[in-house]
Amino acid sequence: MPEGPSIVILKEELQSFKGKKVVEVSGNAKIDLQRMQNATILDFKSWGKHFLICFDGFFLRIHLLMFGTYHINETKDQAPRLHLRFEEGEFNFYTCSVKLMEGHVNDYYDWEADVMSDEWNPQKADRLLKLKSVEKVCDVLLDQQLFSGVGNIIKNEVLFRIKVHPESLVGELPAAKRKEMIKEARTYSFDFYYWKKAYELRQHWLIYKQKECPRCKIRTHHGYIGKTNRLTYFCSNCQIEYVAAVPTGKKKKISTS
DNA sequence: TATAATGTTTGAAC
DNA sequence: AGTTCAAACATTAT
Repeated sequence: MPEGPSIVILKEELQSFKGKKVVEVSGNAKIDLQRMQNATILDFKSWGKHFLICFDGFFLRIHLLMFGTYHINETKDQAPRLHLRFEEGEFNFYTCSVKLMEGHVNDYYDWEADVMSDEWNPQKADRLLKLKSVEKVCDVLLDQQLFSGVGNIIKNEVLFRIKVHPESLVGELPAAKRKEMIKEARTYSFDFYYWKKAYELRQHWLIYKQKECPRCKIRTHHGYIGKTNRLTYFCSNCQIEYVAAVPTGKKKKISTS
């Protein structure tokens, strides 16, 4: 059940298998499992919520979706979607999407879009955000092309931190606020990462699943918001809604260009 | 026990 | 033909 930071943790947990040869492969994934037999793992990579196992000339793309799990040097009482065994140790993935991709990861992924990546490019994100002026902030934060790795929890917490109402329109945000959202998407993702590793993620939730606002103590609101229709918590007192000014009834002069 | 949840893809329907 | 949206997938905690 991962957002981007959880996949980075997964990558770290598997580091000891880097350079190791697969001696046994099985699972109910609908791919050609034999491609992995005797193949050596060159590297593990991640792009947002995608976990990538790199071999020579191809790679596996694993997405844990909502309920995916994995076990390292352990098994679960359930048939694995993908089981890889090595001379020493094994790892198993369950309830996930597994795809075998031909070629190299660099030919598929734009690392600059991954909020957890060293190559994350906030200027590029800003440039792309400006093209989404009529979208709501709660939707663009979940756009994996823009903020790869950001999931629903991060979305909720980022918007609370920057005091922006989830239904705000991107085009109505002051430029400084827009940049703050981009900056916080990464900053909060790293906080999420450290807290998750310490098994204390939940206790740091300020708005997500909270009954009252930790700042002003009023009751929070929540609902399924935006075109993404995901559960969103917010404080209507602390989070400003940036929306187009309501028409006054007077006709506005339309500029002719 | 029924429900909802850290997500994405697919294909029907418009 | 392009878009929109419900359904599908699948597991576990509350």
